[in-house]
Amino acid sequence: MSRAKEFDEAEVLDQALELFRARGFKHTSFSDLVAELGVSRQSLYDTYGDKQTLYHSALKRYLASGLDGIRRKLDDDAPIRELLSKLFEGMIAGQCANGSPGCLMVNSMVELSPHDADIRALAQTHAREIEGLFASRLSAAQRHGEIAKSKDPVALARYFYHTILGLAVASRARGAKENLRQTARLSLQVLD
Amino acid sequence: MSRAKEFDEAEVLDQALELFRARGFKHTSFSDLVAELGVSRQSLYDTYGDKQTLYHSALKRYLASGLDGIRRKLDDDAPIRELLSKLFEGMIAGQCANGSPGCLMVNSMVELSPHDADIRALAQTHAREIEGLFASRLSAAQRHGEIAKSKDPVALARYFYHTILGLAVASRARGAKENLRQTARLSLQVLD
DNA sequence: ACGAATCTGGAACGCTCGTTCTTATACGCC
DNA sequence: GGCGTATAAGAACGAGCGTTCCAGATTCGT
Repeated sequence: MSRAKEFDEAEVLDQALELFRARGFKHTSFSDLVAELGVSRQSLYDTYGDKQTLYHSALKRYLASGLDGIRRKLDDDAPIRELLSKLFEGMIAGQCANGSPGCLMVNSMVELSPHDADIRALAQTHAREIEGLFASRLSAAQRHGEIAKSKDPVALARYFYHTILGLAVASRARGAKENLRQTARLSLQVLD
Repeated sequence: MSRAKEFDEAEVLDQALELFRARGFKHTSFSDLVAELGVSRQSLYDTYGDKQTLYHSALKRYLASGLDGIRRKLDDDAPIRELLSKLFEGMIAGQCANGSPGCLMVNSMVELSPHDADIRALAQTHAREIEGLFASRLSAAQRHGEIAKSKDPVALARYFYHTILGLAVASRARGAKENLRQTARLSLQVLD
């Protein structure tokens, strides 16, 4: 063996993630990372590879933890409206916490998906996963009679995913929490 | 006087706009503009100023024409659901036309609003204008009995604006028109 | 104690960028 | 004809970027 790392790999990755989320890929220089993460240039390269690889790692981590959060929140027998309401509320509260950096996946879709096939693929997969979680939970709610049989759970799932995208953009550039909450509340009317 | 310009200022501005829309500000270099607009470096600087000014001009032009389009489409006595449905349909068809570059305002909000106060201001203003158009048309529809009196036209207007943001992001990174149409249809249920 | 792996800090490289400058040519009005 | 403004093509500049390399110090396991 040898000398141990003096920083927590995951923790520093999270800090990098926050920088990327707030400023974007192109607007975050490697020197910014070095200056603000408190880790030397060389150590960053040794640990995470180049800037693009670091970004991808951060994004994957972000997606995995976000998806886990959604899965956990949907894994509950409470009424579907209440569940989704809480989910949106949590997202709005969380995204607006640090000056509204928005969602890293949404930011990536807008800034990078035309130039980066990997990110396009991640976006596709992530969208399908979220829609899948929503769809199966919605169709369970449908079986329990909470939603009319005439509704299409897959379409509803996609609709909610699109709603989340809109809220993410609005929170980044505007950030009036109360308005976002109002929109989230209105969006739940598609279940009626 | 002197020699006349050999290119149409507005036309070239529109071409620059499309490049910015497709690739973003940072990912579109001045050399790209020179190469693809068919106008020399010097003429671009003489006519539009520096890159940032050019971008702002393009964005303002985009916003003005977009707002005009919305105003024209809302200025119609047809039922509100039909109007909005056509509006969404037009947006989806238009945005997905050229390989889904999305909406320049949305792209700007995500890429630039944290770094550029002018763009933040444009985004705020534009959002208020669109919401204003929606709100007044919705409240007219409410007076005509098309919408229940219990609804809040301002909240509905904001909701539709947020919906548009979501569709713009989705069209940029995914671009499945049919899914977007389905979501647009569902979003109209808030009026019921 | 040795070697392997890590740390820090900074210099260096090669590239691209936005912008300005240069040179030379084409057009329109007085 | 000449002045003013447009054109084209490209050189030049200064800055910032991502990345690599280097030198020296530190910490660990054997």
